[in-house]
Amino acid sequence: MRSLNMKVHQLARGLWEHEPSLTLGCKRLRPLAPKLTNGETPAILDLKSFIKPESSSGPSKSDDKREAVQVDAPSGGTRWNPTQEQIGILEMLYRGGMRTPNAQQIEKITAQLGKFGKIEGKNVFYWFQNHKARERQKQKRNSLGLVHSPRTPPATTVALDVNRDEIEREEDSHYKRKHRGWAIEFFQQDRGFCGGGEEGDKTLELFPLHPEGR
Amino acid sequence: MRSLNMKVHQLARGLWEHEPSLTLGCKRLRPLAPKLTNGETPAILDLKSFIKPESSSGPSKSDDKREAVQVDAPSGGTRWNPTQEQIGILEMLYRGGMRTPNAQQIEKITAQLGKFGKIEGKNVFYWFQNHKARERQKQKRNSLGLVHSPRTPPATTVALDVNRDEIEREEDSHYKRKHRGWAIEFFQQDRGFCGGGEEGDKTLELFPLHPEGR
DNA sequence: GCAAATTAATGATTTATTCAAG
DNA sequence: CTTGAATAAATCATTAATTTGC
Repeated sequence: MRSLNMKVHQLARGLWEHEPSLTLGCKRLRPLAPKLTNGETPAILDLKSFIKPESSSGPSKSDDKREAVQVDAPSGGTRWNPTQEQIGILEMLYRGGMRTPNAQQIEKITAQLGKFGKIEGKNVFYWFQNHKARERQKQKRNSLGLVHSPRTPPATTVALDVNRDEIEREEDSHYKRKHRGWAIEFFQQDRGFCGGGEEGDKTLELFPLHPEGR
Repeated sequence: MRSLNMKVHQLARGLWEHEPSLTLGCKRLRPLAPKLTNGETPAILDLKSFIKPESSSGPSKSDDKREAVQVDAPSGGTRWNPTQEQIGILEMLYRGGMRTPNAQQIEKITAQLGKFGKIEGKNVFYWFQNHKARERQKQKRNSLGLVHSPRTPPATTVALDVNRDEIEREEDSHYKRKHRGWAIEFFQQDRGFCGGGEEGDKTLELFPLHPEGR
């Protein structure tokens, strides 16, 4: 409720412009007591330089919106448009059990899929996220639907059960976190890999798998 | 609420070896055969190569379960532990209005904060996410609490209000998505794997953001 | 006073929801 | 409508701070 969508931001700017004395260091107590690594006074940042956001307080018209943010490079369009091959491979992987590939895996998958068309790591990441979620929701809907409308005389109760069971019970329950390493990236939607690079074939293990709900 | 804290490790299973289409009947129909657009034979990917965890067919050596329980490289093994300066700056930024920095901003912030201690981009990203969420939830709780129990004698109402006001009411309503460009990255974080050697002295290289090189 | 056990905070990851392009 | 993209919410997991027992 309340989607007041007003643009109220931008009070930030003024703050940095001057950057007075910067009363830093006496607030926001950490968990309970200050850690106080060292009392060194930082040679205050030039953060302001990059903070300055898009200064959208702009009186600019609508036509002049030149998002100078270095990016765009609308090359190739806006969003990833997977090819059949790519989808096929991804689904294969999914069916094979891949649920949440880690960095390395994504990197490699991306590399492979790249042979069939433009693609980025984040696309792969998102694909798995979305696919997983949507499969789950579809399944749930089906399941509920069946339960909710037992219109069909349970002459074949078995089928029902089977169905439920069959739909990949797999290892995809709720929150079963195993905490593999991830990481977020951020450089624009352009290329530019920030790979750590220390691969070296670590026989990465796959899906943590294992029930053990808590 | 006792955190048992047990380290359950589950190793990956090799359920890749075979096609998942075993005797499951005829349910799992593939969406569409990876139709090859043209006669080109896509030297089928070696996806398996990295998906599958090292075929365990002939482990001449007994698989040493060198869990390598995260001996945590001394200087920054597990999770980012922000210093006072870093926190201070981040909070300053937050209060300045920064809510969800984009790639560039994160990059720069990370660079700056890096002067005070080890830090990665994802840390900055997570920090903002968490901080925002927790501020929100705290505020909500407060709000509710106040409404629900107006018992608190507002001896220092002013302070409270001021505080509240000060805490950036901003544009933090519901999902006001601006869809700035983001991206997920994935470099590694690779858990401590070295089973005895000195830590690679990785020394935290910031992503040089080199283009597509490898 | 110190160290183990508890508790509080918070970093990191996954899931749910929502927006918007095609 | 389908689905890629992005954000918010939930929650796991680990560390710092506090408390407790000696």
